[in-house]
Amino acid sequence: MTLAQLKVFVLVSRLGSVRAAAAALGVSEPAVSQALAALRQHLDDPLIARSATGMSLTPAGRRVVAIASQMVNLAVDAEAAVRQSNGAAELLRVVTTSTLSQSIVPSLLQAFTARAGGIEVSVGVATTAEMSALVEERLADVAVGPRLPGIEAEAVMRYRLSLVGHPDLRVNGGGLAGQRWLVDPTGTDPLSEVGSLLTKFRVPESHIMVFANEQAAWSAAAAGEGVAPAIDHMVAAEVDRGALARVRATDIPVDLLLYVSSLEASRRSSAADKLRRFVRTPDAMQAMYRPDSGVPAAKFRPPVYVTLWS
Amino acid sequence: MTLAQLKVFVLVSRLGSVRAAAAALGVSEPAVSQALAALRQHLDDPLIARSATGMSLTPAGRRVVAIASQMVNLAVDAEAAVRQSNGAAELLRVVTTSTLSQSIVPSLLQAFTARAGGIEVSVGVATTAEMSALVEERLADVAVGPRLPGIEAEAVMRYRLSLVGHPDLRVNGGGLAGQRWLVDPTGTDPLSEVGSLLTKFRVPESHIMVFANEQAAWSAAAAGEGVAPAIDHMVAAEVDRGALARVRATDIPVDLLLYVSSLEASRRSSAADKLRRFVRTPDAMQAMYRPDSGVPAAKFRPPVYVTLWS
DNA sequence: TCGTGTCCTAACCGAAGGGTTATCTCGACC
DNA sequence: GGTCGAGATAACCCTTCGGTTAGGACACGA
Repeated sequence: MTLAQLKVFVLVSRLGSVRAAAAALGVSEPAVSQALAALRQHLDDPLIARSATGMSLTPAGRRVVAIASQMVNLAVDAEAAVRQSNGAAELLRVVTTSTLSQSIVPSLLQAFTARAGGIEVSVGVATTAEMSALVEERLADVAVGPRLPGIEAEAVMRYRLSLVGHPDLRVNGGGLAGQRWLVDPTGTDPLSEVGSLLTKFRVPESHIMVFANEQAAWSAAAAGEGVAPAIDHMVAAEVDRGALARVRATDIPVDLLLYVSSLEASRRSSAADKLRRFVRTPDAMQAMYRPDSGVPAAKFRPPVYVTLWS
Repeated sequence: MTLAQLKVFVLVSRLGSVRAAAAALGVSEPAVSQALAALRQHLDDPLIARSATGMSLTPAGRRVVAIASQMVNLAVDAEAAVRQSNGAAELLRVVTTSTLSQSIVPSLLQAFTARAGGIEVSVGVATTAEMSALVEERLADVAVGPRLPGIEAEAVMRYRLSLVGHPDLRVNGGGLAGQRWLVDPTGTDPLSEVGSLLTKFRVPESHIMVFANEQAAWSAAAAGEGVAPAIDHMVAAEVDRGALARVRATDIPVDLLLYVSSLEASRRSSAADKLRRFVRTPDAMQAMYRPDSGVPAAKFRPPVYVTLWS
C-alpha cells in the first residue's frame, strides 16, 4: 500500500472513471488500472465495483476512500510544513483550463509572484470536471476558471468570449453550426466555456478542429479556415489590425465570469489565501486585462493536455 | 516519501535512537539509517539532529512527526476498516516480553480466541521501552507485561517470580550475585521484571547466561549450572518432581502484577477492547494460571528477539 | 452485428525502495 | 590515546513500484 496507490484510488473514486483519473494524473490508463489492482490485491477487496451505470464503491471502499483521502492530504501537509519551517518559498499549485492557461492566468500569476514574493507557482491544465477533484484532494491549491460546484468560488473578473474569423467571412445557411470551429484543447471539455458554446450551437464533431493553443486557432481563422472562439480583449489587437473580425450572431459574444476556487479558509494553504486576496486588487485586474504579457512566443506549448505534480 | 519511511522516522523520534528503532522493527541498523536518509533527502531537512545528549528534532521535524504519526495511524485504520467491512477476522496485535510470550500469554490468547471468535491474534516480542512506542504508534494493539507509563494500563493478575536451581544448590559467600544467572532474553531488557532483578542483585554481566527461552534456562538450572528466575506457577511441576528447587533469599520470591496496556477507549481497536474485558473473566484467570497449556515443546522459539508486523 | 469506449491483463523495463554486510567518522570515556 | 558505541556511508542484491505498449473481455449504441 503506497501513497501513490492511495492517491490513484481516491482520484478514481472521485472522478468515477479510470480513464479520467489517468488523464488527471497525466499517465496512461493501464498505469492507473494497475495501481488500483495492486491496492485491491493488498487490501483483498475490489474497492470499486463496476456496474452498468458507472461505478460504485464497495462498503470497504467507502471507508477506505475517506481514510486514503486524509492520508493524501497529510502527505501534502508534511511537505508544506517542511518548506514553511525552513523559510523556503511556498508552493502554489494552480489548475486552470487550457484557454486561460495561455493568456489570463500567466499574466495574473506573474503579477502575483512579483508582488507577493516568496511564493513559487506552478500551473497545471485540467478539465473542469477534474478541477473539483484536484482541489478537494489537495492536489491543487486553487482552480482558475468557471465556477466549481461544491467549492468556495469567488468571481474575480468579467470577460467576454467572442467569435472571430476572417474579415470577409460571411455566415450563410446552416448558421454557425455549419462553420468549422477552430478551438484550443479546452473545446474538448464539455463543461468549459468553449465546450458549452459548442454544445449550445450543436456543432457536430466533424466540424471541430482542435489546435494546440488559442493563437494557433486564431491563425487558422485568419487564414479563413473557420471561426474561432477567443477571449475578446486578448484578440483585440488582431481585430484592430484587420487580421480578424468578430462574428456577430445571437448569443455571441457571451459575457462570462472568471472564478478563483479553493477550499474553505480553514483548509486552504496560505499561498492560496494570498492569491485570493491579490485577485481583488487593481494590480491583478490590470494584469488580467493586459493582453499577451510576457508569454514568449517562441515557447510553444507542449501538446500534453494535463500536467500534474507528483 | 513512503509510508515505511514515515514509520521509521516516527519510531526513531519516539525511541530517540536509530538502533532502538531498528531493534523494534526487527531490521538492521543501516536499514533504518537509510530510510531516514531517504526521507531527509526527500524533504530536504535533517529532521533529527544529533546532539551530545541524545537527539533532538528540528523545527520541521517536530511538525513532520505529528503528521507522519497520523498517516501511519490512518494506514492501520484503512487495513482494519477493510477487514471489518468484509467480516474478516479482526486482527489483534499483542506485544509482550520474552518471558511472558512463552507461558502466560499463549495460554491467555488461546483461551481468548476460543472464547471471542472471529479474532486473529499475532504476538510480537519487544523490550519494555519499545512497547510504549509500539502501542502509541498503533503498531501494536495491546501490550502485556509490566506497567507502561503514559498508557492506559490495567492490572490483570498477580504472579510470583521465583528463583530456582538444582535441589542441592546452596548459596554460599558472595550471595546471589556470585551465582551464574540463567535467564531468557527478557533478562537483557533492564526495564523488565527479570532485568530489574538482575539490577537489584547487581549481577555482573559475566555471570549472566542468556538462553533462547525459559525452559532452556530451567534445564540448565536443573543441571546445576546456576540459578534461573521463573514464573512460580509455571515451574511448580518441576519443583514437585524434585528436578528443581526454589532458592530462598531476601526479596526472593517477588510478587508482581501483570498489566494489559492499550490506548484509551476511543482510540483502541475493538479487538483490544474485547481482550481487556476478557482478561477480567474467570476463564482468563484460569488460563493464565494453567501451566504450559498448548505450547508445543517441539516448536523451538527462533532466536529473534523482536518480531513486528509489516 | 459491428464498431466503440472502457477497463483489465500481459509482458517488459528502468528506477527506486529496502534489505544485507563491511567500513568509516566522530564523540565519550577510561 | 586507544577503545567502544552510535550513526552514517558504501557496495551490492533483490523485490516492488510505476510506467510503457499491445491485446483481450465486455457492455452498449448506430
